[in-house]
Amino acid sequence: MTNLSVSKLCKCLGDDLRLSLVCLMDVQREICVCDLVDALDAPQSTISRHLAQLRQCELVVARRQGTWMHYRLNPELPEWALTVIETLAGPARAQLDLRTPAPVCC
Amino acid sequence: MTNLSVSKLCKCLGDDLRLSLVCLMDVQREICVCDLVDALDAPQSTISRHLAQLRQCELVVARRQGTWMHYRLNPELPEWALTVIETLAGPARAQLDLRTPAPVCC
DNA sequence: CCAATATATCCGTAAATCCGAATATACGAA
DNA sequence: TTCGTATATTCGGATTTACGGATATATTGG
Repeated sequence: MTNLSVSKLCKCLGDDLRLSLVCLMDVQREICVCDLVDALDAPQSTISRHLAQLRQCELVVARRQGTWMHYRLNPELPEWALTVIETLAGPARAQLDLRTPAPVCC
Repeated sequence: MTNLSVSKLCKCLGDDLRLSLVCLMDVQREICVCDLVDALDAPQSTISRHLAQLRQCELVVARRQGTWMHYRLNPELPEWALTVIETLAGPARAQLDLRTPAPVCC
């Protein structure tokens, strides 16, 4: 169980880019940075910076596989956080016009 | 149905004070500004400014009764927004140490 | 060790956000 | 109209946040 606070979770989700990252991790079980960069077409440093923030809030965890980093939602998220993410993912995908990206690497 | 976006809702809830306001409106059906000021013990201008922001995002609506303004959650919130608020209200009240305030005025 | 690739971090700058005192506005009562 | 109360808005300044190019780090393969 992470010590994630409600307002921290919401702050993380209160930015279109971070919300997109979380949505992509919600559909794909696990996704690597290059695919995220590819899907969101933002500078790599921007993606990486937001990922670091999500990591720091313990919303996501990363796993290294060779040169690649695979991100996924923290499996130890409290129940309420998961419910919120599940509830928002659908509407958010529609609003942000997110398509499930074809995995480029891996 | 408001045209509230997911990230806007989250941004609103991503601040302890606004989150507290929303939680208080979630328990009390309707609550007036003086009770909110009293419950959260923050300067009146600060409370009012945050309420204006919640109003602008159409998360809450206000009703004037004499000199008092009564606030409540917008009854036309989309389903997903209501679900999120319901999900978060419990944990948030615990984390923010919110007590149901005794109505001072009205 | 060296080159290439993937990702993370640094840094200066621009923009957004927050704060609370002061002030303005709205309303009811006298 | 004038006063008092409730609430909203304004304003300048402090703090936070976001950006993206440049650079650093990590890892694999040769």
